[in-house]
Amino acid sequence: MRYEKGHKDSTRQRIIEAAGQRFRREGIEAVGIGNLMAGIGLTQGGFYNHFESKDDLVREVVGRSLHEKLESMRALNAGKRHGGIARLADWYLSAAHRDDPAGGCTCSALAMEIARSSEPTRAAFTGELRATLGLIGAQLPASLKPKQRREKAQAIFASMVGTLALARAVDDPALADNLLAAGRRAVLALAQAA
Amino acid sequence: MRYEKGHKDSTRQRIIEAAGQRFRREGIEAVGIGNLMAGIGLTQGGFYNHFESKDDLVREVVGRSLHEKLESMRALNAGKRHGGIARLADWYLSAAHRDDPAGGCTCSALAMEIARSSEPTRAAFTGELRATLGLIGAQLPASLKPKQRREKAQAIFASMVGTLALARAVDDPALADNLLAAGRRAVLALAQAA
DNA sequence: TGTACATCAGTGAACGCGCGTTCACTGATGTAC
DNA sequence: TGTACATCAGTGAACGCGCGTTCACTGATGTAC
Repeated sequence: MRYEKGHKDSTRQRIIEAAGQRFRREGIEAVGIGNLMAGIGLTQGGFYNHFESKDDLVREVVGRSLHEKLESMRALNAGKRHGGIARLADWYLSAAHRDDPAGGCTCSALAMEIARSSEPTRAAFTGELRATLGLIGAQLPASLKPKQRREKAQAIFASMVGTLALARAVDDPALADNLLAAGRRAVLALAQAA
Repeated sequence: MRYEKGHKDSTRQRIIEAAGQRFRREGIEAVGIGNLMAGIGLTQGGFYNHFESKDDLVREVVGRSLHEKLESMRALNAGKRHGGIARLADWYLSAAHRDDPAGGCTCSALAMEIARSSEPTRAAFTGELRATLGLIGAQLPASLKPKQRREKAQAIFASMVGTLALARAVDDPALADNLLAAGRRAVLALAQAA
């Protein structure tokens, strides 16, 4: 072979990784295939050796990137017995996360664009969202009934996503900081409420 | 004059109204000038009699549409003395609102795209967001200190925006319904929490 | 009153450009005989 | 061992298309003299 073993697979990973970052920073529509490929030192024609279409890439990126974020969240609380929700909120609603959409959660950068995407993309999103809600629910008090747990997890994640979206859209840094602080407190209040 | 008085102004309004609906339904990037103008029976060249650029239109649409939604929210609670937050949450987090982005709140459809927009657009967004937060705060118990009121209003609106974004992105209607219900309860919990 | 001109919302062709996708080709390597 | 062929990741030109924007033009009306 012209290329070492695993070369094609690693190129595919590079495309997915670069696409994830650029989609989150610039929006899915704003990133073209030629430009994306050029960004990792390849030409546009080669793209179709790896993906059937741009839509195929989007589906893959949405699923993969959300899954990776899920693993980050799991790692954040690994081995810890208490304060899982606070740790998640502090990380998700940090100024660092707000200021780095490219390296952040795909949900808070692209949920509204995903809502307008193809069915397979929305299905991938839904699967990873369910897993994320499960992980958040697992950090809630064991005394809660499963249904309460699910409902709280949904409210907590929605609150974090909405807070980050508003904090990024606003052009006043002080207001953006306030939104993040209010969001962190709201998440704790939701976790503790009856 | 070839056209009756106020004709140009009404054309401008028609462009803004059509653009608002289509931006919310399809995304800002996905709507082209030629296509937008054709949709209201005009040709693309005429667009520049009304706006300097697409960016100029976007700024205008963001400011105007958010302001109109603010007036709707005000009307919803006009003359009512109690239950303002519940009324807002029931309206904002309804299945009808989820299923009609075109006729709904620009914030829940476009906040993530606005975060990537030009400074004037983000400034228009910020101004109307502040007004919306003020209106929500005014529905909270009079016993709260202004700072608490602001913080609660921020948490409540962020929660509603995030909930609607997730409910729209998800491809499972049952999960989408659950998200809305969880969001409504979360908003009430946030309004009542210490 | 009649004629010449100014106004201006809207038209439609054209500009350069980037889009997603296709496809014949390249060229280094591995395999068959 | 030497030669012919198959493999295949990546190249780069080309496809039709829609984008945002510009601009000379249209034509119905109002105004000036």
